[in-house]
Amino acid sequence: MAKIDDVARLAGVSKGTVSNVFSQKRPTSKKVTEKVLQVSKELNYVPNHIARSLVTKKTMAIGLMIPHRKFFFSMFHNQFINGVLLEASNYGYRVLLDMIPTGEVKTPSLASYPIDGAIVLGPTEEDDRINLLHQNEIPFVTVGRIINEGIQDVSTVNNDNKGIIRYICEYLIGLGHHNIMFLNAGDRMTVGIERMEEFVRVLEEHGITVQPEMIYSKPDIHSDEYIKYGYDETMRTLKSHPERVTAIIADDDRSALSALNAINEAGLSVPEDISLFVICGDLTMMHQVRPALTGMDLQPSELGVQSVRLLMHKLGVLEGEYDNNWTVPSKFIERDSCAPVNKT
Amino acid sequence: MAKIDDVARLAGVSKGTVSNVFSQKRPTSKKVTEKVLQVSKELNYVPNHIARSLVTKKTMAIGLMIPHRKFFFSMFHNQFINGVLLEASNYGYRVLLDMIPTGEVKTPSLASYPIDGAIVLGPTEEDDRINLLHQNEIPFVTVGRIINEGIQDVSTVNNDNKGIIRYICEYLIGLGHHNIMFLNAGDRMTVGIERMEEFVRVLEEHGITVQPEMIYSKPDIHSDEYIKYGYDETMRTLKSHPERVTAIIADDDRSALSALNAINEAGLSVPEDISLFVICGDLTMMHQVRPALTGMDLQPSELGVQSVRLLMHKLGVLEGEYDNNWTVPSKFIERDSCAPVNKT
DNA sequence: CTGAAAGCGCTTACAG
DNA sequence: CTGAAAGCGCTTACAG
Repeated sequence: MAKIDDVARLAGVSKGTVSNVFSQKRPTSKKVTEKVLQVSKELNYVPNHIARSLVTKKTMAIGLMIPHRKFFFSMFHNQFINGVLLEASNYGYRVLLDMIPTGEVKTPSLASYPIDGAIVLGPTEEDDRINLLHQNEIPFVTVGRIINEGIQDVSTVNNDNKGIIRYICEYLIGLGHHNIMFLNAGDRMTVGIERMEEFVRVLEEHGITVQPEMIYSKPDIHSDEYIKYGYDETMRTLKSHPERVTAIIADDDRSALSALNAINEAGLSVPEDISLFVICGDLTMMHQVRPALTGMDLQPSELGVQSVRLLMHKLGVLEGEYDNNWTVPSKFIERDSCAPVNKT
Repeated sequence: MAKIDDVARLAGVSKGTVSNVFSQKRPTSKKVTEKVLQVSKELNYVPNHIARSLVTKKTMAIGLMIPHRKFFFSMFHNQFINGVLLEASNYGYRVLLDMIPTGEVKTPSLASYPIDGAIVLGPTEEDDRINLLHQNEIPFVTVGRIINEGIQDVSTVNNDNKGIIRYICEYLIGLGHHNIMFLNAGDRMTVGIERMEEFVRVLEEHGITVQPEMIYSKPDIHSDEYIKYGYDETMRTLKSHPERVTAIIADDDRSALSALNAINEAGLSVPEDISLFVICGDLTMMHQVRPALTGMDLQPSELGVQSVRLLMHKLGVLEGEYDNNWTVPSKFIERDSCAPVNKT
């Protein structure tokens, strides 16, 4: 590959000038610009990104750190990634995808992380990824609130977890449901914790007795139970508390489908016998399943977009005031899976 | 951040020695090694990845280029990415995710691509991404065969598209189906082309008249029809050729679900009236839908793994003989959506 | 608007 | 096993 010296020589200018033609950081005369561009084209020259990074101290890449289970991530991640990618490209940033199993951080080849900033999805308490970033002085944004004593100035993009669960509960209570089973997110995630608190609070506000045996939290992402989450729990609850469940809130489309199958296999129907509400499901799937599922659109792609935008602020790419905490609104989508409680 | 000079000075050794302690490319005495490591820890030093890249000419990153539609990619991509990520990390490689809309290649900030190699998913004829890579002399592997006159030595990982469609057709024919509707992949993708050829061939081999009006190809990924693919086509065919369809082959879970809904809305049932076969669906979804869908597991994650492995061979990371073309086997999964043709 | 020179933080022959 | 020095391919004050 041609390098800057080759172009400079052939164009009869200095390296600095060639550099300026490409970076546009200092003006170059039209004549020189054209000459340089022409020679560059002939030589098939493009500035070496690495060499540039070394001096500018910018890699023009951000890291996207997603906790994952071997061979699996969901539509939420899917759309989130899409949002990140799309928005990052608007600022000329590339995205380095890292799906580090939580708590298993390794720095490949023992070298620094070649990114300018990072987005951390689904932070947990005592998250090694965050400690690593903090230690390496890499600015980052978390998606989902974090609790970490040692780190201040944490920037976070989030859904309004409490508002969402309150909305759902009041919607179901409004339909007459008092016996609500809750397939929550994991209890180590802040999202799970926040939802749970609010779930209990709303029920109590409405004078409804909270039934702990009808509240579940998603198994750890590394466990085998993770994928099947929803089926066994629903089956068990339907058997042990036959008339005690009239509505189920499921964490995602997967658990919602699992619950739906359990309900059907138990000889019951949605929404006639049991209302089913999915918090975060793939839109297409929610729409295509029968009955089409009523649920919340958490707008994961928007979460991705906003997290990039916040990070760009922290990197100084985006100027102006900004808030370190950004809440992405959710959309309630009413379909066919929830109905007034069956009073027979 | 501390740099190599700081460590060298404090440890009382030369930069070269510090370098060797970390790179392990030349032996260092135990005593020196320990001293360097200790000082490094104190100073929180890690080698600068960029500076290293500049001289080694290796970025230790590969690019993953996925054609995409705004805010959307499928479980196939999902699993494929997972496979790539997992396998790449085995060799200490990071993954730069690029979801360039096909035919819209842009080099961010007009600089070279900081990757050692690339994996190109779903190449089309006249694919700009491939031309760009070729021009930049970046080794790459395609997933799905390509036709490009100007480029030799193309490495490809692929499913056995023809074998798959043959298997499916003969399975359905074996169940007595002669009127098979085919919701194929896009006709600009080699996968779609290969399948189509074989579909026609197999039917003809069995003396079955091919009905062109029952063969569809997935709309372009950029069109609005892309997402709804399957519903309208099925509806239309069911209406215009009432008794002419007894089986449907769908390209993916999305189109399969669309077809399923159309079938149900037309007052027909799967598999009693129509058998439904999905070529490439998310395993969980195929399993959870009712009826559970019979289909093929294309093992996208394995495609990812093998494409990385092939790329590592091309990069010289993996030694030994290798074949420039690798076929990933598919798995037939029989569930409840296909049945012998209903002879009423 | 342009050039000459120093420097980004490493690795790598070369010499010992 | 270790060191001194050159060099990777750019950008950036500095000077004009």
